[in-house]
Amino acid sequence: MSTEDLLAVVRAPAGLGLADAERAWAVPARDAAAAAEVLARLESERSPRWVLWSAEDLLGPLLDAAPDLRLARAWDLAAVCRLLEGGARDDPSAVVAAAAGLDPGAAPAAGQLDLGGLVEEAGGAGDGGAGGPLRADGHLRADWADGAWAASPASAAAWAELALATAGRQREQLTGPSASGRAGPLHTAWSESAASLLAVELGTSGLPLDVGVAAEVLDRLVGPPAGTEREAAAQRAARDAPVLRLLGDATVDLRNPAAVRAALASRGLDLPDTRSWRLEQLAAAPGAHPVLAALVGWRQRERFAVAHGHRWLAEHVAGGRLRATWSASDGGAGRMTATGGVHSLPRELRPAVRADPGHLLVRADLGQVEPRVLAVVSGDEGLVRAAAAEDLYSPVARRLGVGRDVAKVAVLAAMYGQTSGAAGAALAGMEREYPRATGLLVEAARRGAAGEDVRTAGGRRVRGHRPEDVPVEAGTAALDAHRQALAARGRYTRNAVVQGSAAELFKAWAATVRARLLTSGPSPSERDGEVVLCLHDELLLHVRADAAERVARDLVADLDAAAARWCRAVGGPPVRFTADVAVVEDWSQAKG
DNA sequence: TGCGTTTTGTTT
DNA sequence: GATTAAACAAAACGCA
Repeated sequence: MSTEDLLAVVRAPAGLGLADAERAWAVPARDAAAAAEVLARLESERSPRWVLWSAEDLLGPLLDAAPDLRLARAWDLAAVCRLLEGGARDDPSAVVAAAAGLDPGAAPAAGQLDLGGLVEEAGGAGDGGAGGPLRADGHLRADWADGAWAASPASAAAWAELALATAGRQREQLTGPSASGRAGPLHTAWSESAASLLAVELGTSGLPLDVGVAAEVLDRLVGPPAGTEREAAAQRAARDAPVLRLLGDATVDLRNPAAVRAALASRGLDLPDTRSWRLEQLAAAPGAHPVLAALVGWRQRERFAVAHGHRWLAEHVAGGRLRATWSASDGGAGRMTATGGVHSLPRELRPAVRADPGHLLVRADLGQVEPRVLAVVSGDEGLVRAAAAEDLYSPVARRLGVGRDVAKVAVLAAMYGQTSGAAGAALAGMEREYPRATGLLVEAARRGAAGEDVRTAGGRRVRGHRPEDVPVEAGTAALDAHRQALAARGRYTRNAVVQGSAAELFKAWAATVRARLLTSGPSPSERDGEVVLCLHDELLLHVRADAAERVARDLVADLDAAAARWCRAVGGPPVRFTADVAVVEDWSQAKG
């Protein structure tokens, strides 16, 4: 492993290119173009691993002005803090506290008046205008967290130096005794940081979306766009009319679930709720009231119009790009998430996700990631062998002596904590034939139910929540609720170790793909293409048409490399990972 | 009036 | 009877 050349960078309102700093840089905040120039020069001269307080905060505004800037490698202090702590806070105060082994809860929150720090001022690191960045107790000074570090070039330098020192401390935690000699957590820090860079880039460049195609789809499914509020109301009324006629009551508010439920009840249909699957079930029965089917259809159209209608299109799509805000690691398991409806784009709209002229999309789906990841983290020999097959569920079905469908349900039920129905029966076979895999899941669930933390393969901490004590005199209802809450926490942690580890493998792959694309050319137009969507187990790339076949081949090679590295780093056996890759013009087209 | 909760539905 | 996880997002209701 080569020694890393760490360079820290911050954006200061005044001054740039700190004369006294070899490794700590401040770039001008006002002049984004100049800042991007400095970064691009350092990137090409020294190809450092950039230490950033947060890629989102630093790079987001910078890319708005200089969208072509690409940093190859980073150490994102916020991302690594989330990884190590599993908490929600990742601001500099919390990052510094966690890296120093202090209680992040005691760290000053942004905007908080910090009298204690002002009184007992400390020497600390650096020598900014008003003392160093740290208080005597090791916490970050509140005024520095609020931006006082930007007062002078010297204090900006101290702020960047603190970033370097903090990265060093995080690194020690990642490689320390708790890592037990494994490189997993360090690798995760790198790939999570790369994912942070990617998240900012995805937000800036957006997903190619053909507005004409989208508008056609919307016209067909929900009608033309409404120019005025009156028109919108008229369209709503027109959509409602047939259902209300069948209902025989024009006063029912179809958008109010309680009103719908009451209306159905008065016609002899007493339902616990009005969810679509329930309505569909009833509508399919012989002699069913025709309003049920009508209501289901109405719901689909209404849902589409509200969530992904013309308003959505106008709000989120501009210049042929659907833009969203991306998070590199969200929720307990650390998946990538996006706003703007990007991750729940209805199938009907996928034809609109279309490559620009002269370009193609390359889509790649991981096959059965979660059971394969379970094979790695558990080291279960039987599951590792099953993963050697293109279709993992076939060998599992043979071993359990059941059909493939049942085997699939059993594997998923084990990972998600399902105990009832057909899955419950198949589960016994899983425990018998794959004891290490199920054992790991049961232990994760036990820890969750006991309020203990669990960790993903790459070392992400998933916090348990301490169960609240139930009063001894509590009734059966309260006890039941308590038991249910414990079971839910168990399912949560059981799922998090698999889903979270899968997210890490996915990001390692995405980071590898991104790195290769960056080396394919010196400027965006000369490169093969770029990643435009990450969807849990699917990558979508927008590439030059002449490079598409090569990129598609490379995606598979990158998966092999990333997966082999990841298996080794987390201390698991080598497990086969597969991907379906296809070169397509739009996202709706079939996989390879 | 505003904010938090409930209901619903889409994706993986 | 009972249905497994995670996200984002909108509208309506309920409470203060």
